[in-house]
Amino acid sequence: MIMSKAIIQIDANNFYASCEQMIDPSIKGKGLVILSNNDGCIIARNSEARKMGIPMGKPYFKLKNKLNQLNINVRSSNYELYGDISNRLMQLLRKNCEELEIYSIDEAFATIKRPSNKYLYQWGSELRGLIYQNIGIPISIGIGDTKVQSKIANHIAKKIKKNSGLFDISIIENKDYFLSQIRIDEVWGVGKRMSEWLRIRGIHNAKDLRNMSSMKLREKYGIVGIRIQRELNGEKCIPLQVKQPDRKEICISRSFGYPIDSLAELKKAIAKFVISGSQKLRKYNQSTSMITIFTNTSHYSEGFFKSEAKAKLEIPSDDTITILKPCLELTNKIFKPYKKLIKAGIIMSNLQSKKYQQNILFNIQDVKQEIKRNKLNKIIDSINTKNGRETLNWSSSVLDKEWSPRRNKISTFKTTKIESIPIIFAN
DNA sequence: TCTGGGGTCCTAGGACCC
DNA sequence: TCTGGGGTCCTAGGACCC
Repeated sequence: MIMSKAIIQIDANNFYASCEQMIDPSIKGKGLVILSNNDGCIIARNSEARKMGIPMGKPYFKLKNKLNQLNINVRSSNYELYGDISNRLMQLLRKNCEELEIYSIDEAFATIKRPSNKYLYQWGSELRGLIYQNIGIPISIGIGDTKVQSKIANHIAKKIKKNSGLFDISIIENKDYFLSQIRIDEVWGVGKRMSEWLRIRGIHNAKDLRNMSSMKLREKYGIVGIRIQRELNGEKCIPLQVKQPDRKEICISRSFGYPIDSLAELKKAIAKFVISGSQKLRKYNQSTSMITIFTNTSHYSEGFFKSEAKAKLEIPSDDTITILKPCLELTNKIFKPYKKLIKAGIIMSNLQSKKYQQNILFNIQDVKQEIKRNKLNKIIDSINTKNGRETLNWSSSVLDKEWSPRRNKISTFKTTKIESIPIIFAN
């Protein structure tokens, strides 16, 4: 039976690579890889680089020579650019679907009613054309009765060329052939550990998983496993999240360009994280009452060291200075001399919406100070939004150049910075 | 020299209460 | 000899996602 409402899964192909190629057409058709923060690992590549055998997730320094030999272009990740393109993409999708769930920077789920002949191929190929024409990014579309099915359909859309980036698994009467083509670890929700466990029991592909004993699956993986199995079978268990739920925590962490071993430097880094974390809080209209800060040495060297410390805030806050104070005190706790720290971060949790928050302020002085700081934060945020992050900064957080994360191969911000918009001379 | 960052959900176990 | 039972809340850790 074909359901009248289809679940659609849309994702941008090789999103980061596509964005880079879109703003710099001179690298089109050539191999391209994108590096993680700090130019650490390869986190994205275009199809040309994939065909040349460049793996995902591997450290850059190990592949540098190979990339050079193969003449593959390299870019540091440019999240401002990707975020901006993503916003445009989602806006267009929203206009052309019924309900939309923005699932990640380059993925969305949506629903759409089937036309009377049940076929969504025309709608889908028009949408692909529209996105490419307006944004310059190729997308793939998978269609099914559930989220898990639509992810699988998308996979097939990408895998088989003649599908031209679009596949509807719902209208396939007997899905066995297609499900048996999907490796168990390619099923959405089945990760490394689970696929190992399943393989040992002879479950190798999506079809096997759909057909296996629910009892066994439930025993080991509980409701999580059962949901995946039922969704494979066309039963909706994972609902679309149309309204973006409030965030539950905010985590900001970075690896340093070079190891640090002084308390002063660690404090600067933590301060920087607190500043951007509290800015995020204000953007989402939330406040935090629990802060964790952490740091660690390299996993790859002798004597791995990590430490963390927590503080509760009496009154939930989104104010930079209020949050900064306990964090700087905590930094004394997590710091240990002579340890070469390569990473640090903060986690703000127990987030709550400011809408429902009761302000427990004890005296008129507190109220006055609160109002003052709110005003100050607002001004700083708006200046930084308009003129680029870190136009205005706190002196406690100015990073020494050498250990700021490396981004040596960053593309220019062609869509988000006025000064890097290309100049075109017309005759 | 060199190995990312930011999330969510679920479960088990401990603390605590009556 | 023998040490309740049920509920809730919190936390840590595992697993997964992009």
